[in-house]
Amino acid sequence: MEKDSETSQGGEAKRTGYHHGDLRAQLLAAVRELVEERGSENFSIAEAARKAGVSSAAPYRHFADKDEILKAVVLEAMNDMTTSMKAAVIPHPVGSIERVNALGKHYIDFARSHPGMFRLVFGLSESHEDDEELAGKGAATFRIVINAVADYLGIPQDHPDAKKRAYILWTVVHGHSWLTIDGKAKQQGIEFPLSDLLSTASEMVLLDRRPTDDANH
Amino acid sequence: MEKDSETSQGGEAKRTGYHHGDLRAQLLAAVRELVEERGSENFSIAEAARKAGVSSAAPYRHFADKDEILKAVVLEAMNDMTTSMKAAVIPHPVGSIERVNALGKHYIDFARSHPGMFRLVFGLSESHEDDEELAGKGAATFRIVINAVADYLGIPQDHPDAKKRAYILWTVVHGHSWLTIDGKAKQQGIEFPLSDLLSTASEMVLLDRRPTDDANH
DNA sequence: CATTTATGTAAGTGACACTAACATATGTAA
DNA sequence: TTACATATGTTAGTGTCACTTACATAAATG
Repeated sequence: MEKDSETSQGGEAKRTGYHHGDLRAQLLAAVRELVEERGSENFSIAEAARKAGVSSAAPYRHFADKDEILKAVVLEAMNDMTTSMKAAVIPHPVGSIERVNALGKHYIDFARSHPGMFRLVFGLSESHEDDEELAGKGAATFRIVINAVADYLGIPQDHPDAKKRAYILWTVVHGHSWLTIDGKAKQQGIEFPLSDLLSTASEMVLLDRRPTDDANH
Repeated sequence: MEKDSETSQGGEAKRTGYHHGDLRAQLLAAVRELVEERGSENFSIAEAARKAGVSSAAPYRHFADKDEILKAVVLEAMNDMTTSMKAAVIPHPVGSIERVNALGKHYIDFARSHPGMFRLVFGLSESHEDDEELAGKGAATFRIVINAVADYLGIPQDHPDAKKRAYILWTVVHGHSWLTIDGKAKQQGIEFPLSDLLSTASEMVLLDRRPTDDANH
């Protein structure tokens, strides 16, 4: 059954016969494109089906409902993000602050280059909070940050201080991502370069060696 | 024309005659409730109309489309937020770090107590970026933060360093708000008290007196 | 009191999420 | 091969929604 449409390099390969052969994957690709084009609230499954060249009922042979499709797309996006961040860390020496900064940069770069997906992953109200698979992906990614922070500080990776400082850096990077894609940062005349923001923030959070509350007890 | 339904204390006062008398306000109230109940993506104008006791066409006598309704609701929410933050600052002495922390606390409290509205204000893809009125409200609120930071640092309120540090604090508070309402913070076992997070972050950002990049040139 | 204007209704239109009944292809077992 | 189950597609619904058009009623204005 491997004919000619299973690579889906563009998300646009049409089918040949009655059966599609690669609908699930192409549907997800179509949804990703539409989410970027129109935003996660303004796209329809029907249009994604049209884009994949099938009827509007076909998607329901592969997914229970719209929400399940979105969840699958979110999972793909989180995988991309994790992959990108794992790669980001490699060129920088273990224990360096650049390692921490590279993680922040790739997080924000993802948000800026895929704002629609970022909103989908982090902005949905019924945000699949309780989904094990998504939670696991998130934990794996946060772990990378915690480890980079612990290595820089020269403390064990399971020290609560590492987690706390890593979380504060996460909030900075996450908050800046949102404020940037929402246009709020520019609206308020915030225009310093990303590298400056990142290094300033990481130095503030990591060079401050006064004990944190849960480190001293 | 002030009969009996203009107070709209619950957002539920029904009408008496053919004309409603207070539809615009009650519609906005109904939308706010629905947004909190079902999330900003899963409510309909039709249902808000039903809740206000009018036909599904009535809202369009007061608003051009759904988007204009949402914009009006967002404006209300931003006013509430600004009011709350202006009040938050009063009990604390000018120049104190508590003044800064109180602002952060009220921002996050708003997000936690009205997650639906928070998502609406900050999470929509076509987020009324270019709307003058909304931008103005946002600027007024950010100004409060900048001033509190400048006063604490003992520098002029228009010093770029005040704006930069205020922005970093904004990202922390904004990021934490999102990660909290999305359940990501709890998911990753982040559970330290809000006051601890706030004071830790503000001390890291404000006690660090090394020059920032745009302060020294 | 007559008329304009504001604000309501009912009855559409077209799109969408999703379902049910049916069609075609594919895999597996005889 | 033939038979049948299963996977995956189609068409034709249903109910809801955003929004429009034509009409109705009431309030404000002259």
